[in-house]
Amino acid sequence: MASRRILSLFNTLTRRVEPVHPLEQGVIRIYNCGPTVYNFAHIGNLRTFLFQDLLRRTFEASGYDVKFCMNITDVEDKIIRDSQAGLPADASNAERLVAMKALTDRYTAYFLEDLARIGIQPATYMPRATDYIGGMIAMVEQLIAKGHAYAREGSVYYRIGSLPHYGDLAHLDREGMQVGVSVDVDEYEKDSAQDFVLWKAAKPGEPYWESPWGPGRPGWHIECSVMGIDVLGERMDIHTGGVDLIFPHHTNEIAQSEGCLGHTWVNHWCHGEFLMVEGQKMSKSLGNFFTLRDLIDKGIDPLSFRYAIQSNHYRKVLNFSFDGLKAADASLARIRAFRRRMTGTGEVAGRGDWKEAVDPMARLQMARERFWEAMADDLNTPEALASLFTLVTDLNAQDDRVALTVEERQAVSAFLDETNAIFGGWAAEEETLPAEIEALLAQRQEARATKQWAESDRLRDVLKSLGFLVEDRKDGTMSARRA
RNA sequence: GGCGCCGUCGCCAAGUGGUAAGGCCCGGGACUGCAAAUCCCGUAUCCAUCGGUUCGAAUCCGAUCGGCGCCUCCA
Repeated sequence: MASRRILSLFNTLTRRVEPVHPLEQGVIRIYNCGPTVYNFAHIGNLRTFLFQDLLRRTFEASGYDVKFCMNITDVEDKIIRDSQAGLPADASNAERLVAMKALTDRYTAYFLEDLARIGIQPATYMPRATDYIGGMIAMVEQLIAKGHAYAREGSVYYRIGSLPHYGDLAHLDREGMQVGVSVDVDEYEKDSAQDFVLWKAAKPGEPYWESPWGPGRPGWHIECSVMGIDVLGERMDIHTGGVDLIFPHHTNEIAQSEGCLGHTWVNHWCHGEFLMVEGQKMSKSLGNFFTLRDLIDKGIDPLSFRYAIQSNHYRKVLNFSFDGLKAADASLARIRAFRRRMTGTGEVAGRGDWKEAVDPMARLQMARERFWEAMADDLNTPEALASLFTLVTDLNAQDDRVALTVEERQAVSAFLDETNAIFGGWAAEEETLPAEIEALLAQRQEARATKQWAESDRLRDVLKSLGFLVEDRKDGTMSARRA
């Protein structure tokens, strides 16, 4: 990469699209709120992780060394609820912790499998909350020492009134806020209803860690503050998550980290929008709640799901639908077909003059510029893809009349690689076909040479039933590809 | 009650002051033994509605209607 592109992103804190100027030359530090591993990730979760992947890949493709941290939350109320269900009342704490870990290990593995299937690259760092209990206790102690927190009956709370800019991220107006009606039974000892818990005293039957305040477990937000600082340092460029995390999670992370550090912690806050399903909120009761596995069971290619998500802007509510998935599949097929065409040497394409002939290299350059301009402008993927499709149409038309040269094809292929590095949907295919398929193709070739059309069609159907689509070419050769 | 987002072709969607990108689907044609792929032609005089500002608005302002989110665990 000759020069690094400056990328601009919407910053939740300022509500404006702003250029990202890295803290360290050429390096981008990103912290992503990862999953709470007590169940399979649903497609809404996956949308957020795809957004983070898009962000990471775009920076990498723009010449940055990306330090990408995604945490695994492996201690949390629902995890405790689900993991302790089968244990006897007198189970030891060690047994309780083991049961919890068994559950989170299992779902962490499933989670990583899902990410791999939709082409999400592994994070540079993947810290787990339970490996940082000591650090969390230390941070809580510091917050107490600095007057931001107070202990009450085995728990510790953050006094939000101690931080003047508390709530800035969510643009909360303390005056107009309507404090939740439901009050947690064990929250009566807080100084203020809005103070949040940093360390939670263990109740009987709950797994716990020892602490200066007695047995307990970390609160819901402290892990990200501790791990973020430990892994990426006292300042980072970008912190991401779903929009639902703006409040309270990220708001409270800021309170903890900045209360502790005494300075700005994160420069750029980026949030991915939610997903609706067929026009409705996704919920189990509506029967429109899907995991990636559900989609795979319906015969959907995980990469089509990836494309369907990435072809929409990350900051807009996306209406997930099976029609949309079909469209995504068709769009990908068009790009892949074009890629296959550009991979060939062009013997079968047109030869001759064309009054509307374009300069493929100039056209390619236009597409590349438009593509990156769109990506650099708050990850405008719909616009970036439009530039790609325009190129596909233009060069298909050109190649039909005036065959592109080998050099031109290679340049186009390189651009497809460049864009695929972000979208992950049209990787170069290797052309090797199973011997059995090659044999059937040869037979069909023979049948066609002798104009045995019925036999030719039969062989085409056989190939189709084996999952290979046949395309005949002008020069008499044919090709097959996996459907 | 407070804060905020969205409404562009059948579906998805870009564009946010200069005269409607792109994808899917659909119709017609070319190529093909038939297909597939591809190409050509055609599909919004109009951007929820009503007003206003402007030489000019989908783009700015106001109102209305409709959908959604946050203020409580949640991607």
